[in-house]
Amino acid sequence: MKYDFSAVESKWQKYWDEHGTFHASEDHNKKKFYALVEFPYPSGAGMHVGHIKAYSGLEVVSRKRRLQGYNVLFPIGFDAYGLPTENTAIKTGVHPRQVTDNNITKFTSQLKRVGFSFDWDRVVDTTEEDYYKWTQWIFLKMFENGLVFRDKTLVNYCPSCKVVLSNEDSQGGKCDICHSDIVQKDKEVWYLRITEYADKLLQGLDEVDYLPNIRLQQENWIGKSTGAFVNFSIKEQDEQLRIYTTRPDTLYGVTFMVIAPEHPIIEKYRDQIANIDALDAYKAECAKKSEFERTQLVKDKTGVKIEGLTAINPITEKEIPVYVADYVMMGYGTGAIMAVPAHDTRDYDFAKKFGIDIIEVIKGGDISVEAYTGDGEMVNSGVLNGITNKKDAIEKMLAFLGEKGIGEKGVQFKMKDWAFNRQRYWGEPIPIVHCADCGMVAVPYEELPLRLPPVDNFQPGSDGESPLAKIDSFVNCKCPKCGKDAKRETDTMPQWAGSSWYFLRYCDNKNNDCLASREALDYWMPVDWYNGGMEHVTRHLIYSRFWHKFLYDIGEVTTSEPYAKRTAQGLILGPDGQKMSKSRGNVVDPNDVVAEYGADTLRLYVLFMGDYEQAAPWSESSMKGCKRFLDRVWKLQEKVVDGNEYSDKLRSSMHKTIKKVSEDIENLRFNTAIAAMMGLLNQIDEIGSLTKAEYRDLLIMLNPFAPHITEELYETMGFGGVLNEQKWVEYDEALCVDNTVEIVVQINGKVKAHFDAPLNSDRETLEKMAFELPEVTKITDGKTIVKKIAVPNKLVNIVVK
RNA sequence: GCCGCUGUGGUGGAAUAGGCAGACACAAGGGACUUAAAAUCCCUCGGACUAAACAUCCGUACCGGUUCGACCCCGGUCAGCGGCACCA
Repeated sequence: MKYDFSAVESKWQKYWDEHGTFHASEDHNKKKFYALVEFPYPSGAGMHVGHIKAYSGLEVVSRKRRLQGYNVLFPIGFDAYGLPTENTAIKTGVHPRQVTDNNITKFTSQLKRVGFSFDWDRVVDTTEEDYYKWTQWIFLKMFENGLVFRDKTLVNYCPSCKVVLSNEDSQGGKCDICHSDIVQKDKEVWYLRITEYADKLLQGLDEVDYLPNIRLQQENWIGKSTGAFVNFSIKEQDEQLRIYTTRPDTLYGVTFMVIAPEHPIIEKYRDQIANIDALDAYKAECAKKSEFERTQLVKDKTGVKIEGLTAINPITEKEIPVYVADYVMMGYGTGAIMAVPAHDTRDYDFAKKFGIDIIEVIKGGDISVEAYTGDGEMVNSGVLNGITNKKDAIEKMLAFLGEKGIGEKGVQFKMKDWAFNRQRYWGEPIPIVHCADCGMVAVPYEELPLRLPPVDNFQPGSDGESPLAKIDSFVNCKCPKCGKDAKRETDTMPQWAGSSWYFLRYCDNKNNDCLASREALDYWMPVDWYNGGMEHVTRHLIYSRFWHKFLYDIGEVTTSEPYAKRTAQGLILGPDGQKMSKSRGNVVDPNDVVAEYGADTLRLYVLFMGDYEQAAPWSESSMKGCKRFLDRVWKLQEKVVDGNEYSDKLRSSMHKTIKKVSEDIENLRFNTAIAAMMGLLNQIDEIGSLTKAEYRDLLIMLNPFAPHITEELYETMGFGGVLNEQKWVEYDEALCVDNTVEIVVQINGKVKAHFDAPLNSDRETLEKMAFELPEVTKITDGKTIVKKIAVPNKLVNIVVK
């Protein structure tokens, strides 16, 4: 009887659907397990096999946990606001709501065909009113707590998408969505004060279990540095020019200062600056450069000396020039630096170009050739002279600065505030009203959701204005505070908004009174295990931790961190070894695979193809191996003999395999778990038969990977009940070890022979047994034995001369 | 430039408290079954030397070190991938 996978798979998918098999229970007395995967953006292209791999990891863990008796929450939803949908709408004339619904339907059917055990009762869609109502609600809470502000700055603007982008969305000077070049534009935009949480976001990493590289990327993104603020006085002015430095130990080597072109001191002393025209021109020139260009021109430093402002080195009391240069950014530190050309490569390049003095204060390099950034003995440094340790030098200087009252220890973060707006239609409207008298006024909570108005034309305005600005009925309103005529904010929220708290909504997705009930959050949170892509580690993961920490601070949630554990899967590359993409034409559609090989084969293969955390290329022929394996499992039915216990021949292998599979699943080592089951099957085939107990337990351990075929076999074998209601298999540690172990005999470190020895034989016994082997005596005869090493249960190594 | 990860057969990948390198698969070759093909089953499968086997030697990117013993630890080099990037 051949295995008809398509009939079996649809049979069980229907069964699970009808029985609500995978609905998380609201019985809060049971031990819980909350597994979270990143919900997809429902694009028109549908899912590709990369999605399947991303979800299959925790799918296996979830199914195992259910068998282990946990109440499992394994939800799915759709992160549906965003530009691609809106662009499709503009192109086709179909409303984004409709586009979204179509795509969600498509995604849902694809996910169900793979047989994922998601709780389909808890689906969230970020674009639905009863969801984005709470996104707006959280925004207003932030507004209320001073975490929302507006600022007019140069922003990253994509001329093609006609939107303002965050730094995160415009990395490398290219738009994240359409890859056009970003230009700088002066605009008043919304910000969330994420920097206020920088320290908490950093410290919180100590409380959670993230993969080391994930943690590191977050730390780098937050970018904490410790150093000092130092005040430099300006000659003949009552003025302090404040700088930030991580190297206060090099203060004696400061020979000039540099300020950013936008530094306010220029405006303040316009009248005293002789070359103000040149400075204005330089500033204008810098403004024209995109951030990308500005950061690319690393080698050739530009700048202008300020004629009229001279600073004084507070330690040496020497007069030093002040320059304006665009290698200093207004957005980091104080927008001004002390330049130490001898020990900083940028300052060195600048000093060489402008002929400024270079004074060595740390021995060890050759400053006539290049800046020396290493450690060494302090020289030309007054009180620091002779110190050889950087840390000591910094400590001493900080104390010295404190005594003299010219500086103090300080901390800086690279992370910037979050530009929180889009000038587009398909996003959550920002619930703020602009009133001529009252300023920015929050829309009252009871008026939420502030609905996205129906509209026919989604085309953004020509200068980056939102399409909402064209809808008078939306824009014109009354001020909630004073009742006078006012205008609504027309920007919408960025795509990251909806995904910043979706994991909370899953806990209680139908609640109309709050974002989720206290009881549900108490029970389900934190997420026990969150898996997703590496590409979201610096954005989504930071943003959602920020929102969660804010909600914790205002008492809405009960855990300070949302995710107890975070892992990441590797990409599936195309068969050509390239990243899968529509433009390369190497995308594999899971529907095609399911139709031809079955869902179980697909599931098995995406986990078997390699290390789960590493990228691996798609190989159709390799997948056939998985199909072959399942077909052989199917055929085992014919070899089953009666027996409620493991047979002697297989007992130890069964226990070993159960142990291996159980442990490997916990460590995301699905490939070796599957390999172990394949090995077991090979052994069974060699023996020629297996007992009912053996077959039953093999089906149980294979079930999380290949649920359809195993359920079907479980039923046809008449083991009783349905498989997903059984208990996960257990192993006996004592039965995982054999009575005899094979010992390796090495001579001079090279393997020469093997022998079997009783388990835990002592060293002398092993050595004695080794010397009884003819292979050994043959080589050692007539030679001097220099040394004998015996490792119990492993090997004997004989060193001869 | 800085930080991180990776480098193992024809291919995907196994193997780390330092102890038999290549598990499990794929591909390839040979055979069985078949009118034939598919499917299935059996055998071979890192390299050199062999007609073949035994034996021997070489082999985990490259060079060196520690060790009885190194894919694994240490120092250096190269290559690929990812992240950050004039961050003071």
